[in-house]
Amino acid sequence: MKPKTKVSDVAHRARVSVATVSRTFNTPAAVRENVRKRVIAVAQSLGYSPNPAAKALRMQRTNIVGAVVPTLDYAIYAQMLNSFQTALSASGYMVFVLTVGFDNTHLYEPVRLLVDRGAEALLIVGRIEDDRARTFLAERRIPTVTTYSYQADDPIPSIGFDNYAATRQLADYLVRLGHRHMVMISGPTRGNDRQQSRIRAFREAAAEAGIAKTAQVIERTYSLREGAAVMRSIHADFPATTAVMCNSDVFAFGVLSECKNLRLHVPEDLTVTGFDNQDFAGLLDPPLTTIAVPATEMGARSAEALLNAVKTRQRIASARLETNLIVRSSTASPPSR
Amino acid sequence: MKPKTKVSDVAHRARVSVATVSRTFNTPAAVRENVRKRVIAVAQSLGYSPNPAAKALRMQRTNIVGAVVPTLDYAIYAQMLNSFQTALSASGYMVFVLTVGFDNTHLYEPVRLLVDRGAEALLIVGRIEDDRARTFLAERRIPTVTTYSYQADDPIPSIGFDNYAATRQLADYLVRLGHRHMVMISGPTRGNDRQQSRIRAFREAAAEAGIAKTAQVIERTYSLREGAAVMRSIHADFPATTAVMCNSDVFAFGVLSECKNLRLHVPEDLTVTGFDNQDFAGLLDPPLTTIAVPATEMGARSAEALLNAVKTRQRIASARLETNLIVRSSTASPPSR
DNA sequence: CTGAAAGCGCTTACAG
DNA sequence: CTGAAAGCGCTTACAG
Repeated sequence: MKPKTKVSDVAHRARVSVATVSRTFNTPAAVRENVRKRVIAVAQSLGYSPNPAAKALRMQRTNIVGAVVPTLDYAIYAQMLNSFQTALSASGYMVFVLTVGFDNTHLYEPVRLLVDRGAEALLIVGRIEDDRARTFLAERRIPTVTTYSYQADDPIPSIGFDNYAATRQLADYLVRLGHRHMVMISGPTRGNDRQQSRIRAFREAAAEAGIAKTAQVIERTYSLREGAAVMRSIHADFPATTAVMCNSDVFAFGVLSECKNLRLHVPEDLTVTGFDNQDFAGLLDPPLTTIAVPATEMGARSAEALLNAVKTRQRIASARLETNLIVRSSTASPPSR
Repeated sequence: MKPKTKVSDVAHRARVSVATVSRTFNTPAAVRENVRKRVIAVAQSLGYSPNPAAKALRMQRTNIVGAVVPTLDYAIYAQMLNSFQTALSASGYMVFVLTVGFDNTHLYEPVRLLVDRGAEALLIVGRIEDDRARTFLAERRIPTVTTYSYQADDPIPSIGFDNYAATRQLADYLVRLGHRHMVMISGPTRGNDRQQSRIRAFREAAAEAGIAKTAQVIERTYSLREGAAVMRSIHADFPATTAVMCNSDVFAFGVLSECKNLRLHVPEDLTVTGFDNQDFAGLLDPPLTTIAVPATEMGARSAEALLNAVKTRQRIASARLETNLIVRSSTASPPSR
C-alpha cells in the first residue's frame, strides 16, 4: 500500500521546508518562481494533496455543506439536489446529503449531525418547524437557507416559491371554470409547511367561492399507487366531484390511470390537476394541467447564496421565485350535473 | 456567537483532564462511574461534540464514504443512492455525492477528489473504464464497489445485475414471439458498460435468430422527449419495425406517448418494452413490459459491503443480483406483415 | 482509574 | 523569500 504523501514528504524531496511547500499552494506569489516550480513538480510526481482533516483543523474551515432533503426518491428533490451539488462542487465544496422524510418538526438531530460532522452551511427543504434546530443554528451562526417555500417573515432566509399563491391561482382558476365539488389530494402535512399552505389556499379559495362544504382534502403519502387508490375512494365517496387537485404530479398520474379503469373521461367527466410539472406531465393522457416549479433554479440559487454567506458572513437575502400555471387539456369546465 | 465547545471546556467544567473526557466517550468502561456521569452531564449541558477534523486527523478515519453517480436526475440512481445513504447514516457514516454523467472513462478526477476530501470508501455506478482511477484505488487500497453491473472477472468487486443476461432474456423472448424487425433505443454508450452489454445482448440475440440485418440500435440521452422523438424517426425510417426495446422506462414512456400521436396501437401495431420497472411502468397505457432492477437492494448491499470492508479490511465479495422480466400488455406477437 | 504529554498533518505569524 | 515553531482539537500509550 502506497501511503498518502504529506507535506513533509514533498518538502524533503524538494529540499525546502514544509512552510514553503504550503506556501507554494496557498500563497504562490510568496515563493520564488524556481522553488515554486520545483515544489509543484515534486508534489505532482508524488500525487500530493493536503490531508483534509489537518487542513480543516488548522483553517477552521471544512468546505463542506449539508443538505437536508425529505427523500431522494422523488424526482423534484433529486433534481434540486442535483443542481445544488453541481454548483457547490464547481466551487470546491463537498456536500453531505441527509434524508429525513417530510416532517420538519424533528430537525434538531439531523441538523446537529450535519454540523457536528463539519457542515459549514446548510440547505433545508421546507420551513424549519423545530425551535431547538433554529436556536442551534442561530447560536452557532450556521449559514442556512430553506428552500421550496418562500417565507417572507422567517428569520431564516428562504429561496423558494409561494406555495399558497401558486395553489390559490390554480384553485381560483378551477372555481372560475365553474367547479363546485373539488377534492385536493395532499402529501404528508405534519411538519410540512408547503402542504399546509396549499391546503389553506384551497380552503380559502373554496370558502370565498361559497363552496367550502363540498371541498375535501385527502392526505396521502406520495406514490402512484396512492393516487390511484385515492381516486377509487373519491369515486365511491364523493361521486359529485368534478375536479381533483393533486399536490403532486405523481398523484395525478395515478389518478388519471385509475380514471381509465373507472371509465371516467378526463376532462369531460373530471378535471385533474397536478403540481411540479415533472417532465411526464405533458405526456400523460390527457396532458396534465399543473404548476411548474423552479427545482433546478432553487438548487443553484441556494448553492450560490450559501457559498456567498460562507465567504462574506453576510446575511442571505430571501428570494421569491416564480411558478407557472400550465394549463393543458386535463382541465375544462365541469359537465352540468 | 456561541463558540463550539471542545474537550478542554468540558474537562475544565467537570474538573478532570481532557484525557478523561475523551475516555468517557471512547472507552467508558475505563472511567469511574461517578466521574463518567459528571462528564456526560457537563458535556450534555455544553452541547459538546468532538471536532470531526481533529478526530479524523488523530484517528486517521473520517467516517465518510463517497458515491459517484451519473446523475440524481434519474429515478433509478436517486433511489439507489437513497437506500445507500440511509444505510450508511444508520452506521454513523456520512456520504459525499458526486455526479459525473454516464461516461466512466474519466473517473480519475472525481475519484481523486472524493478520496482527497476524505472518503474512506467509494461506491461507483458502473464499471470503471479509467486505468488511472483503478491504479489509484488499488495503490491507496480504497475499498470500492461498483454497482449496477455485475462483473464476474473484474478485480474491483461489483454488486449489481447482469445487464447482458437481462437484456438477452427479453430479446430472446421477443424473437420467440416472432419479431423480425427490432429496434433498441440505448442510453449513452461511451464509457458505459451497462449499455454496451445490453447492445451486445441485443445484437447477439438478433444474430442467432438470423435477423441481425434488421436489428437497429439508436443511441440517445435519457429523456421522455428523446423517446418520443426517436419513435418518430423509427416510424419514418424503419416502418417495418414491430418491436422497440427501450433501455429505459423513460424512453418507453416517450415512445408510447408518441405512438398515440402516430395512431400506432401498442401492442397490435408495435411492441414496446422498457427497462428498470419504474413505478409508472405498470400504469402506462398499455402497461409496459419491462425488466425490474434491484435499485434499492443494490444501494443497501453496497453500503453493507463497504461498511464491512472499512472495518475488517477484507476483500469485498461481488454479488450478482436478480432482475425480473415483467411481461405486461405492451408486448404481443407482431402482426403479420 | 487518572493525568501529562506526544503527535496526527497542516498553515501562518514571527524572525531572519 | 525562507525556515523553525506554534497550535488547530482530538486520542492514546505511558507512567503513576
